Amino acid sequence: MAKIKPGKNASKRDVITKKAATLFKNKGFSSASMRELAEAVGVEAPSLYNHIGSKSELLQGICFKVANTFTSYLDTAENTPANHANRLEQIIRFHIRMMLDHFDEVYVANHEWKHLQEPYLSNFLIQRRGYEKRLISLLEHGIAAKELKPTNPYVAVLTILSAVRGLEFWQQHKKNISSQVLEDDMVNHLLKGITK
Amino acid sequence: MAKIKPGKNASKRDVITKKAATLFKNKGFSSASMRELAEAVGVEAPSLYNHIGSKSELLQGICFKVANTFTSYLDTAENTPANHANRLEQIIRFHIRMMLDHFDEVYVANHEWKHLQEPYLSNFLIQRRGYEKRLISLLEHGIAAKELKPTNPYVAVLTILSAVRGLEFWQQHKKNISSQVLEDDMVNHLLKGITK
DNA sequence: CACAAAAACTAATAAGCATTAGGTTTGTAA
DNA sequence: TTACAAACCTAATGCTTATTAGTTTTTGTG
Repeated sequence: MAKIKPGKNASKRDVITKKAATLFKNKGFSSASMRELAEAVGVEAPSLYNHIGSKSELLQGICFKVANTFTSYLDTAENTPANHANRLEQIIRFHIRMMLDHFDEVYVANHEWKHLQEPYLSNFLIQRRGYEKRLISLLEHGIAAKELKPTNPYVAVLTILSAVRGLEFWQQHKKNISSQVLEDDMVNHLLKGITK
Repeated sequence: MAKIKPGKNASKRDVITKKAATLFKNKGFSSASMRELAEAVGVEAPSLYNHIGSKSELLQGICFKVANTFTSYLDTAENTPANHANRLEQIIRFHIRMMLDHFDEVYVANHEWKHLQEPYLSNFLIQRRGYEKRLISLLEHGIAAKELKPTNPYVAVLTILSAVRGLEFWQQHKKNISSQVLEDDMVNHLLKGITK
């Protein structure tokens, strides 16, 4: 009784991780208890340990899966035949879609990485910093090629990444705006501004 | 021995609240313990309760002080003689300076409000929602007056507020960019875009 | 149908938490 | 110098936590 039911392609571990992402997003990693997670999964808390190693391990799994997904996309985008501005636009659109399609996991990676233990914490920060540097480099090339206005590329990357991250607030108002309008308006805003 | 030393104009309660903001920012509200806070203040944990009511009360104080500061500025900005686009720019600049000058408190209000207890949680969210609506209204007027491009005002407000919030990541790189360049570049980006 | 492995359960452990109780020191002002 | 209040301390309370140990149930397979 009270069995964990894995989907066709999802191991029980994956089911637990997904529920954990939702729980960590809603209550924060520290406030979320293994008892609550177990209840969401439909099992007693100690049973979880047949499938996972620890609470920390769950957070690690979520954070690095997200980080690796972004890094992988950047790998391919960098080898795409397009000018720098177009590549940047594609990357922004990828970020937006990740926020919309994998909200819980991305939210956790954005907000709860702080609770990673060493050496995962350091690795995560190094990976994120590397990602930012590659984006900054892309902007620098775009500016040098006169595709983009001369601006501080660090500030621009910060502005773009932060704006996209803010889609977490959009989740509540989904119904009023189609995600296509949202994506297009935000990309336009970040690339072309809003003043006439 | 081990006395809390209030500054000239800061009550002991204020000193504790300031240290709490820093601690809550660094570790998160739930992970931060009263023992740690006491150590930061230079006192044993139970002694804190001579000056404050509870851990929750500290969070409430921080969150609502920040919220009220933003609301107050918006009150005055709305009565300023300027066109809508200029008012918007002033508000963005105020947000940026708040992030830079009162980082810990603003960070906590942005990230840890989730741990407010009722009815504070609801009040906080209502106040924030009201603030957003007033900003959206400002954008709508700017668009109607043809000062701003026709765009979804909700998306634009979301983009702006989120971008500014992202200055939390800038704190680590202060040294490389002057805060004036940062403010100007970000305002330009958000108003005029970066593509040529 | 039986046997083995996987996965569930209950009970227990040990640590950490915010907060309270009660007693002691300290600073101030008569 | 005495008295009082403010602010400190130590010790204790009661609750919650992640995790482990040990046992029983369920599941899949020959």
